[in-house]
Amino acid sequence: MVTINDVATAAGVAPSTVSYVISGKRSISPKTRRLVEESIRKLGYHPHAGARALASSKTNVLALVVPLRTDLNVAVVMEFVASAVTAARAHDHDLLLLTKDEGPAALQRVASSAIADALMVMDVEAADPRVPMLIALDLPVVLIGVPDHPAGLSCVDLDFTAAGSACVAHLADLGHRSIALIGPSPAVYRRGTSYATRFLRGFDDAAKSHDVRATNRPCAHSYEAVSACLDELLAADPDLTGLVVHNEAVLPGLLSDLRHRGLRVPEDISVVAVCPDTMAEQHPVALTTVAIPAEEVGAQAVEMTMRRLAGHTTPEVRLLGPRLTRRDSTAAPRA
Amino acid sequence: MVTINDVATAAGVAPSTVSYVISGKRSISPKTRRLVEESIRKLGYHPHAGARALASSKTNVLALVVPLRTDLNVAVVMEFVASAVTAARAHDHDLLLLTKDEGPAALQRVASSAIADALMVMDVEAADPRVPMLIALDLPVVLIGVPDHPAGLSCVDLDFTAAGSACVAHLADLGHRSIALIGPSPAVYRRGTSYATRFLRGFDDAAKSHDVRATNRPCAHSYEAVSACLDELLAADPDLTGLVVHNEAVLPGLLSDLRHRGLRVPEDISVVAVCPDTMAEQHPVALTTVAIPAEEVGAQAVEMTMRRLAGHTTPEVRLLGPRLTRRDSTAAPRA
DNA sequence: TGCCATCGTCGATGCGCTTCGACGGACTGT
DNA sequence: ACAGTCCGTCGAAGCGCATCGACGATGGCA
Repeated sequence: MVTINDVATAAGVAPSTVSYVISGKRSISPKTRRLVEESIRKLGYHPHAGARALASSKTNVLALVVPLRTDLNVAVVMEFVASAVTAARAHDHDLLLLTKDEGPAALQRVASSAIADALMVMDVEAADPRVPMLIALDLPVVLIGVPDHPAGLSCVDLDFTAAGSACVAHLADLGHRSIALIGPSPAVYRRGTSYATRFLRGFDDAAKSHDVRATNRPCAHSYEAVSACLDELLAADPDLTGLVVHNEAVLPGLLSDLRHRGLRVPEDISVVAVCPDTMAEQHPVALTTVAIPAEEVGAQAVEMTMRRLAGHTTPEVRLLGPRLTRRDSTAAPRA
Repeated sequence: MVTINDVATAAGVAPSTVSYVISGKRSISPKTRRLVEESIRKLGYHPHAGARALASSKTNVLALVVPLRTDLNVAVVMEFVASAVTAARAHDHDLLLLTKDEGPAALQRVASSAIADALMVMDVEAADPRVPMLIALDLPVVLIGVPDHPAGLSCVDLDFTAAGSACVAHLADLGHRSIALIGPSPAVYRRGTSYATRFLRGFDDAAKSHDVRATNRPCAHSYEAVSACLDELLAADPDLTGLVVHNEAVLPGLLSDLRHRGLRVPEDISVVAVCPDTMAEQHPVALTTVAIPAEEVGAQAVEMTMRRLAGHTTPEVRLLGPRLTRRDSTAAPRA
């Protein structure tokens, strides 16, 4: 292993000088800098992470807690993770992956063994048991999602309320008078994941203000569940002309089932989906969507984390405005 | 921060004794052990990861390199990652996430700054530029996938050759005489990802030995590409009755397109898919599949890594036997 | 010319832990 | 009763780095 001493010897300077060249915390003469940098390169020197962490109390590691349920929004989670790693690396940090399954204890562990400098937590529930612990932790924490009482924690998320409204507004503007929301699986509501509730609120509010008949129904992602869901919705209101789908997993089944019923999209029924943009084009009919900006949320989360690490102590809540992209799955209802 | 000294003081012993209680590397009297463990619990002590790494040259961190292309097998990657984190935690290790994008240099960095104790690398290509570097690294390395020259590296993967054969054998046994393989997108072949080639070899060999007419065609995952692909295959052989799909992303589009053409599954055409089992039931017709055992591969990869860390130095190549599950998408062709 | 400030560099110290050698006491066999 | 063992514990050293105070050299100004 090559240490800072080796570099110092090779460059003919003191180890501390090498350290200062690397950190830039004191001024260094151009000549010395050149000498040191050359030795570093020649020897392939990389500071020992543990030693650095011990001496400086900084690990240059961000911990990310992800849900690893595979039932749902896998693509979204993956996209988020990808963007977070990339953003973290751009700030010279690495990403440590934790799972929600380990619960609050894992957070405690990471914090008190100084494994990471900050925590990012996905899939936050309304009354998440991890929140009180996170608040007590005195590490920078950024939540993806907004709990009921974020008290001093930073949060970032899509503005799901606005997203719900945007979907309704789009359909209403096209002239639809009766629409339905196909929501996440009942399990999501049961867990109290806040985005589901927030989306629903936006949906309901907008339906009211646009004077549109609206119902909603959670839906599991099996083909049978989708089919049953459609049965119910169509039975309840045969004049239904618009569907808002806040559950990317059911999309393939839903579209295929609609066609099976002889309902054409968008001629007979319009569909607005809430899903990552990349998913919009993978269907026979390109879907009008409100994008889930996983990538941007990931980047923002890292950016907020870095701000905290840089000393910006005031927590912030950032809600990203929804972006609706019109494609081929929505049209005016037939008269 | 609570240190080992605090614990030692609280328990009335020397710090080294506390260390030995924790590591179990020397025998400790029951009384002392009880005393120390109580103090640890009471104080909520967790060893400082950096200090530990510095002193022991072990980080208890495994680095995992994932591809973050979102175009493809996202679910598989995610499932793998999930299983790897879980397995790693079960061995008291954490998981650090790296991306393939960072290239070989990142591996070098991780190794020489002692950030992790071992490397697991996904999405290995036949002539992967990272392989020579990994060999030189003298860290334990486990590859997911098998390159042309693994020379001393451990590998684990599904036996794709056998998987290709299994698909053909299943269709041949049902009586199909003309089948086609819809493969991964051309980009995958271009990259030289070895599983694609291996699957194809198994497919071809089995077709020959079962005396079945067989063609194959890579296919991008857009709906248009799928449609064009089917056009070609059906034009080339109108008697085609069996499809092997080694590209989970095209499944929704493919099934929907088949129905659109009036081809019923399995009455008119049988479909065998290579994909995670969880995906098999999400379609209108439950799919006969050869499972991609991402979860098991993840667990095995971690297990192999731990063996290496425990001193087992001989590299091994583990190819997991394919498991074909018959569901509703395959049947005998009509006479 | 002499004094003080500034710049660039150095040496020493300590971060929290693991590990090695040492040491006292209890026990064994004779 | 004594040497030889083994067990349980301790103290010290050192892992590789960041950081602080100190110090010589240089340059500006009076």
